[in-house]
Formats: sequence, C-alpha cells, structure tokens
Amino acid sequence: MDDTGNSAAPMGRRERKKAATRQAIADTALRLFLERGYDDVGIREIADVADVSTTTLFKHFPVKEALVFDEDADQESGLLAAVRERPEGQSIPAALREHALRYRMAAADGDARFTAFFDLVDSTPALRDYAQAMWLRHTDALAQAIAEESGLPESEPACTALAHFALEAPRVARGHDDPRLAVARAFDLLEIGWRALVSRG
Amino acid sequence: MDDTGNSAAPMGRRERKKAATRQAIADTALRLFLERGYDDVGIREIADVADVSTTTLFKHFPVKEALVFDEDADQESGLLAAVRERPEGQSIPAALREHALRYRMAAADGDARFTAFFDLVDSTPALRDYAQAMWLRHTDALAQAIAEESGLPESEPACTALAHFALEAPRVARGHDDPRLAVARAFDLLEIGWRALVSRG
DNA sequence: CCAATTAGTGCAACTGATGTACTTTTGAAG
DNA sequence: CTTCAAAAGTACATCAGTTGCACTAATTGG
Repeated sequence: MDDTGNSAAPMGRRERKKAATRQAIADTALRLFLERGYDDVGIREIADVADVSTTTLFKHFPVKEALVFDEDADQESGLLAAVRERPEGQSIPAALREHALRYRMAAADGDARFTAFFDLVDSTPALRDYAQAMWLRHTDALAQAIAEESGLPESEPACTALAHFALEAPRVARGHDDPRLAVARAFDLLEIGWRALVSRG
Repeated sequence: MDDTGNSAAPMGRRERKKAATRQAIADTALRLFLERGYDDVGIREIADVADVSTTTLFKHFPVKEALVFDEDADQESGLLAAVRERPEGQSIPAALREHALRYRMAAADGDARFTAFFDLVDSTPALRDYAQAMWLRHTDALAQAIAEESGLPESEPACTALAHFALEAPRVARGHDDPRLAVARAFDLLEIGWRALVSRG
C-alpha cells in the first residue's frame, strides 16, 4: 500500500524532513519508554521532548502503541516466503514452525538493545496485545499462500484455520517454562492434522 | 474467589442494595447501548441516567466494556463440563466442537433480545476484543481438564495448545460466508492432530 | 452504643485522542 | 521569480475513559 522508506527513492526535502520528524519522535519515545516504562511516559511528554506538538505526533502515529513498532518492516513477506520457498518435502506447518522458532522466539541471543526492546513489549500488556493484533492482520495473506501452495481452493476454511492457528501459536508458549518446546508442540498438533486433511482432499 | 450472586446465600440489606445498584447500572447501560450504539453513549451519561456518580459506576465495573458482560455467569463450567461429561467414545476436540457450535454460534435462533445483544457485541470492535480476552482466560482451566481427561501430564504443552486453539476457533469463522462450516473445519484440524498425538503418547 | 467497614458522593485531575482554525514551509506551475 | 495550493506543523480547546482524594452516610459486628 504505502512504499515509504525505500532508500532508493529520491525524496525531496519535504519528505526527508517528514521522515526525520517521524524518526525523532519514535526515537524519543522508545528511549523514554526503555528508561521509565511504557505506562509511565505520557504522550505530552514525548511530544515535548521531541519538540513537536501532540497534534503532530498523532499525525505520524495513530495511537500510542504505534510509537514502539515504527520499524515494522515487512514481516509479512518473510512469513509468506517461509511458506512458498520451503525446502522440498517439508510440510507447510513445519515451515511455519521453523519460521516461528527462528523469527519470533529469538529474543534471548541478540544484543542488549533487542533484548530490552522485547522485554518492554513483553512486559506491557497494551503492547503485547497491539503486537498480536498486528500479527494477526496477516491471516488472510497467509491463508491465501497456504491455499496456493497446497492446491486447495482459496475459499477452503481449513486454510484460514491453519493460518490463524499458526499465527496464534507463539501466544500458546506464554507462561510455559520452555516456550520453544510449547511452540513446537502446538505446531505438531497442526502438522499432523494438516497432513491428514490434505491427503484426504 | 468471590461468591457473589449465589441466590441461596442470605445476604444482608447492604449486599442486596449493592447488587441492586450494580444491576441498575448494567441495565441502564445495556438499554442505552442497544438504543444508540456502544460508542455513542458515554460513561457520564450512563451514570447520570442510572442516578449514580461515575466514581460509583467504576467501583462496580472496572472498565466500560464490563458493563455489557454483567451476566457472564459461568461459561467456564459449561466449557469444562463439555469436556468431562462428553459421550463415550467422543474425542475431546469433538466435544469442544459440539460445544462451540451449540453455544457460541447459536445467535440467530434465540429471541430478539439475544439477537440484538449479539449484534451489538459483534459490531463493536472494543466489545469483541474484550469478549475474546475474557474467553481466553479459561485457557488454563481448560488445559488442565484436557490433561486430566486424556491422561497426559498436566505440564504437557500440547494440552495448552489444544485449549488455546479451541478457544480461538470461533474467531477463525469471522469473515467466512459459512461460519459454522469454518468452525467445524478448524476443529477437524485439531481433532485429527490430537488423535495422532495422543495415540503416540 | 461504639467503632470499624464500606457503599457511595462530588470534584478535580490525568491521559489518550480528536477537531478546528491558523501559520509556515515547500514544490511546482506559470 | 512569483504565485498558489498542498502539506506539515502549531496552538488551543475539548472529549472520553479513568483515577485519586477527601468526605458522608449507612451498616454491621462486638
């Protein structure tokens, strides 16, 4: 839909300044959030420190939560690629499991800033919910990719079901002592069911 | 935790009045919501019409959404009963499917007030989300019941996975032309996977 | 009857978010 | 270069949900 952020695009002074303002706001917000916690930093303060008005802030970010997820990038393309470009013989749920384990559960081993970021999101209900809601917006696209790859009709509800469950899987892990195992088990359930369902037509 | 609402409990004048106030607030709110829509009725107005202060209102209901779900009753016991008292030979996912189809997708055929209520919830994002969040709070209890019934260790992540997915299933239906079919398919996926998973130990 | 709770009140304030009207900047057309 | 309209930003007021505080009044248990 919107192709902002393409580094190759020669944008004029105007768009550059706009992007700079946006970045300044997001950076300020994230810094303050990491310092003092999401709930203890108000919109007015962020705008103040970033030296813009609250009106301007909300012109760049629709809601407070969005300040944290500025660099969404395209998670969706990665997700779809995981399905479409999976190794020969690997089932779709298996590919999604790999992707989930690699991409969503990789918090621990990155550098400190990433860890802090994940901690922030993880420990703030509002941010967790927002992130999950964003994640679920890919359901339809994923369902369509699954339908194409599996040869099932696009309208087949099982495709939507698999897509939805796969996207919910990381959430199942919450509260388990071994999150990776929990996610793996959730995908086991889906994989076995999916195999049988596909082979029967 | 709290055992309010037990009709057999002889509560004193105080608790009776409290319950009456609560009921009056909830009734007023629901009436206004049905008349004019959830988003077009403010907290202050509800309190005003119910003749209480907003402070009092919030002492009975933690957030605006809660005004609509006053009569939660115990969905949880029904859910657990569906699993524990299922017919001989019926799998756990099958029992959950029956329960989902009967209890969650039954909006259309009740009397008009129920229909209107479901429409209200269904057409208001804030209420949908709140309802789903409430629904998911039963995950742990359901997972435990599943573990007991299936003989798997309580810590087995697959139990949590099945519980979570089963509770999410109704959401898969959203946006499909035939919601009941979509839900059924979602449970098919779970049932087949579950059978295999249990039989392997 | 006294003392401790506790429902309820009134009011002010805070926080996220929106609407309106006004100024500046900028890109581009003439 | 001038002019003009769109875009970006600002100031200010306001709304809605929610909370804190100080206080009253009813109730209940000892």
